[in-house]
Amino acid sequence: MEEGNLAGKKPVTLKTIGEKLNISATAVSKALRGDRSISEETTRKVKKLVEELNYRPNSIAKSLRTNETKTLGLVISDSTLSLFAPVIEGVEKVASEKGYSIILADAHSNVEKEKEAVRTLVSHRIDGFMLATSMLTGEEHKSFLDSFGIPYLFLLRKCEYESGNYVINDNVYGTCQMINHLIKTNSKRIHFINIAKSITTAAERERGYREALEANGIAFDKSIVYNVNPSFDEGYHQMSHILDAGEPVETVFCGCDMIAVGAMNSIIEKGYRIPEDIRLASYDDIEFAKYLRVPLTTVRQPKYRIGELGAQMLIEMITKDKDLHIDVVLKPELVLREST
Amino acid sequence: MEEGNLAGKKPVTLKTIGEKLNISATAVSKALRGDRSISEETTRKVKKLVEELNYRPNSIAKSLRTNETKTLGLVISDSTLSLFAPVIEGVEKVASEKGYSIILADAHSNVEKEKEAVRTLVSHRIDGFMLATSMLTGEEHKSFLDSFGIPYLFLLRKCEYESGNYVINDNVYGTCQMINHLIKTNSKRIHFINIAKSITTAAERERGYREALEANGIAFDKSIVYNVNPSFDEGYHQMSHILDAGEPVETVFCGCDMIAVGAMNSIIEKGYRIPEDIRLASYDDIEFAKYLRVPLTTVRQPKYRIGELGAQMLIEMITKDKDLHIDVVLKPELVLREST
DNA sequence: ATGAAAGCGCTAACAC
DNA sequence: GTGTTAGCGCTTTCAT
Repeated sequence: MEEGNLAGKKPVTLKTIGEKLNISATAVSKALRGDRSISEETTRKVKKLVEELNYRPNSIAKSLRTNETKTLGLVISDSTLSLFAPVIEGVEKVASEKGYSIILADAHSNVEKEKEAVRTLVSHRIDGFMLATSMLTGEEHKSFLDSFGIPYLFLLRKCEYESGNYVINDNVYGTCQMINHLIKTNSKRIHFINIAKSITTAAERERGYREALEANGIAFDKSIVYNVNPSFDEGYHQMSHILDAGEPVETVFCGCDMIAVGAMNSIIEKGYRIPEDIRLASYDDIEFAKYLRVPLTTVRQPKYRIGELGAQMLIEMITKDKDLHIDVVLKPELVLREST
Repeated sequence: MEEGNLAGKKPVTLKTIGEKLNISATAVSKALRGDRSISEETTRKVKKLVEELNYRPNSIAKSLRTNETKTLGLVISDSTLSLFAPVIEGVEKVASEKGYSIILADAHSNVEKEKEAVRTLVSHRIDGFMLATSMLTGEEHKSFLDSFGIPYLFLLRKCEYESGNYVINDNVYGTCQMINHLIKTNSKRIHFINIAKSITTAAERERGYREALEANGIAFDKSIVYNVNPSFDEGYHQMSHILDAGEPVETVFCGCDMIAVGAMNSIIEKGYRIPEDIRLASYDDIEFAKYLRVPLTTVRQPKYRIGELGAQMLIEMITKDKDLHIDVVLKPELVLREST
């Protein structure tokens, strides 16, 4: 038996240890936590027995007593796990370093399921939670989220009210930089297949797009801006519609990489070359953007960093100041590849 | 206030509810769990108040009492999240349907960290756990894993001892099918860039490779079989070495998609065409295999299904029979794309 | 049909 | 230095 309590045997508790040593469970508890009021002698004996019996503290009991579980909830929306994966890694890294575990819940891109996910997390008495690309960013959900009296923050997507906490990248800046770059490199007319308007990010990216056009004296043309769900299929179909309409297409900027992958396939299928005939760029820089048929020019969201900072800020809120206002906006970076 | 206990206010418990209704906490508890010994009248009143006060049961307290937490541990190895993502989704789906939550732990591709991850999960008193592409598949770790007296199983990767539980795909069959297909379509000499030997999967895939060669009367040539870590970089470098050596390369089969992506880039960089000059195939079918520079022919592991079945089997072990022996081997499927 | 009491394993407050 | 008591919120007996 290497460690732990063997199946079937009754678990080792503080009391078990105390009985064997003829001291109280309290003393054992104190000894284990290094309380100086316990003699060195006793502490030594306790630690030895703990080792021998492979005692593992019952964190459930501890949590009930101390009212903290050392767990963080992470709600994700399943649409694009390729976007979440690095965020999860970043969260997990910081959390585990600070002694927290992650309980994962999937919202399945559905408001009701997301609320249910939060309720489930709360019933597990997580110390705080994070919402990645949440659908609950609107003011109307604020009271729901606040009602639990637990710190929380948004990752990747901003909430719509002033007082909310979030860790995001600067979508206006990133888009503006990219559009600016495209214009400087000879794109005059840029089709924009943006993500759906229901997502707060969409408005920010549109703003960046408009600002860049304006700065370069190009008129905004509503008729070449589209909004679709962030999926391969919708990107593919929207691009096909545009191409089928027969109007000249010079440059396409997509609101996220998954849309761009769909658009890319449509463009290639119809016999156009990228970037010779049509230049293509987008946003996110998911892992495989560089491995696509044509490596994709895109704006890199610091996903891993967002995860790290999110966990760090949340733990800050939990341990230091519940009312901390988190408003972290990271600068994204242009990644120029062959698609432009 | 929409629901939950407001920040600052003291939490609503069974006792709170009981006091308002002038009944005992016990009665409230029973009413909530639909115990027939409580009158309809009372049950109705309890439910109404629960709604009003937004009572949420404290699952920590419940767990302490009942000795079950309704949580499942999932240990992943961070090497290729693109491989895990669908597995996690499958696990989460089944788990949440059955009322379980997932605690995630990352082993960071490191044996000691993986053991530490398991210990952390156990200290949270998870009801069972899963190890995805674990490094603890060897006999020497069995007693460690068994010592906690908690059901567990392996996902994606098999343990090396008879009595262990796992949900995997048939690597011998999958590889054999693919190699067989390649041979039938005119490949006679197939370079094999397999994953590292330390991974149990490697041996299975090599066996499939050898069986297919043998069945087709082709001699096994040790000199064109390589073992590298499953990463882009190692695939890229191994392929470059082979190409630089100047020997003729006709067909390359990689032990996993990430290696193939690296190999693909090397092949293209050196000016060869896929599949005209070199045919390329591999194993896994990660999400972006179909979006690569050259869409990849590969063996599809049923990743989502493995997650679903894993969670289902584990819950079975937890609720029905601790000693259930799980030995699920799913048949993979060939996916033929442009790289061959 | 309802309640009182005990206890899950732990920690905190306060004795001695 | 160490022990006693109490209680976190819940469920489970066993009375009534």
